[in-house]
Amino acid sequence: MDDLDLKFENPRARIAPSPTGTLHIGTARSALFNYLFSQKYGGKFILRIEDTDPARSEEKWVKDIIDGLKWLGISWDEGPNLLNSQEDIGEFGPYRQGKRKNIYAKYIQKLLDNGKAYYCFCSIDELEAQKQYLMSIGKPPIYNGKCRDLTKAKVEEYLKEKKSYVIRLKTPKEKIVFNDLVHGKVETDSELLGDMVIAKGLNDPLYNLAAVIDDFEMKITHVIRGEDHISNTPKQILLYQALDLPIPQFAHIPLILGPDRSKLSKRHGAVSVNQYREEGYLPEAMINFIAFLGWNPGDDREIYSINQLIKDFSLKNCHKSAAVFNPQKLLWLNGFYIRQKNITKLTELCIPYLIKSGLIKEVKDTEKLPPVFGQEPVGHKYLIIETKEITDSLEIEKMVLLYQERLKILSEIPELIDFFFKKELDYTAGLLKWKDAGNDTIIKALSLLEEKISLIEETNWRRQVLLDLIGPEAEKFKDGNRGYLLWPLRAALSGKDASAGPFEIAEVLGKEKTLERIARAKEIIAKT
RNA sequence: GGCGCUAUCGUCUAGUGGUCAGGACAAGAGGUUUUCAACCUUUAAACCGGGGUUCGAUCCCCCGUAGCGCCGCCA
Repeated sequence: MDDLDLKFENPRARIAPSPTGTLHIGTARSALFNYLFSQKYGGKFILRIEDTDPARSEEKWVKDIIDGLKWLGISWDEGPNLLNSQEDIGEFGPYRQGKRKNIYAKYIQKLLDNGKAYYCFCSIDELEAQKQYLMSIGKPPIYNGKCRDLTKAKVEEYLKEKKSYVIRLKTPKEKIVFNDLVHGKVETDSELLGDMVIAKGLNDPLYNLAAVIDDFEMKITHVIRGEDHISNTPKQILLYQALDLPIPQFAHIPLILGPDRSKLSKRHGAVSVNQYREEGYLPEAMINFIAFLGWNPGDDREIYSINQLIKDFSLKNCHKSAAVFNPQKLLWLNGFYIRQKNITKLTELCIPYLIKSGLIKEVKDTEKLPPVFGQEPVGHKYLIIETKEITDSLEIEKMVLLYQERLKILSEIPELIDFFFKKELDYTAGLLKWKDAGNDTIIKALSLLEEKISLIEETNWRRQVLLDLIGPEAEKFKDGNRGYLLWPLRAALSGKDASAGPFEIAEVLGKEKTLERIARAKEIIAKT
């Protein structure tokens, strides 16, 4: 295991998801590890859609998987919908098993011809009863080999009768050993496997056979996949041997577990990459987080971009034990990456959420924009619904900036900054009260604020000016506690018990609205 | 039930034949602060059990235990 890295020349790794559901976190992690491994050693990463089961496969899941991987920034060198091609996802050719039926027929026939496989005509009921019995007496539920030695004539006869059949592997008795790149030596006794079904028909392979054939045809050198496949590996090795094909290297990476320590699944909540995407997680955070489930560079560093991961990734540092998915850490990581983001980019990312919440609406017809916006609109233009005013994304950028360090996921942005967009804030008098302040104190504070703020020139409307003017007032207003003056200000401007600071909000709001909101606060108090 | 894999703070993990067993998230306390964040300081928190090997085991070996995975004419 020591000289691992030296042997990895031009590896070909792959991910082979079946389009029977949305892109799962676990699949994404497998994809990532295969991607990192192949890119690190100058090899190729291949995406293959494993749709051998047409009953469960759907085109929309193919799209979901592709979209999810692209979003994460995991690109593939070969396979469906190459990133730099315009190829339609419906036409992948050889990278979709469903389109490879004829290729499989050749291999299945070979197995039959050289006596490595045989027809089995046993009924499902018969098999099921047998299985139940064996399980009940504590034996492995393997096939009893009834059809193993059927004469050629008998087989012909059954076939002529159109009796339904499957094809089974004639499993030899032997110890199957393979050297797993993360687990080391793994041994299995083939007797425990039995004569497994490998195909439902002459060109209808089951998963294990299809995977073996495809991996060979695509010249896969390294099979990196979840540990749940570790017990499939001996079966596949048997198939490689029966077909006389070269056996690739295997690496089984630890499973991702839910909080109850069972394999992460829907019942644990969100397992879909695209669901996280919709909730406003950043791909950088997802990648960083997922990479560290079962891998780490061997020291204390834990902020990693995908490119840094390629540099430092090694199968040697992969764990053997499963890891619990910790949503809190993901959330923290996401907040971290949001704070790192360039504000213009962050605003762009937030805008879809603001539109969805109904706070803003894109102005499609730029001709209707008022002259202040000039001929050439700078950035996007948006219509603010509630106040019926038009503004542009630079204005929204200012709002987002105030909340950049408070934001954990993008979908939180509407509820955080909605007060900027509203004509009238909805709150009760109690919100304006700081500690033991009575109504008279609050009114006094608001009046003082009104008076001071009115002195500021529109052209001089900046947070620093406000601070210089009001800061000293707050100091001496009551008991040397700034809250008596500043809390009502902030509450009146935001209508919330938690928000950004009053001066920064006021700056974005502008003088007119700031005074309006203070006046409104006074009315609310007066009504009590 | 059979077979396989695994085992360090609650979680992700580093690490070593002799360490105060380190970091991060979460939690607690404090600071900063009008609030909430962010930020800073700080506290608590772990080597599954039993046998060996050894002067000495968290680390190496064996056994046990527990957890998980797989046992399909699904993938």
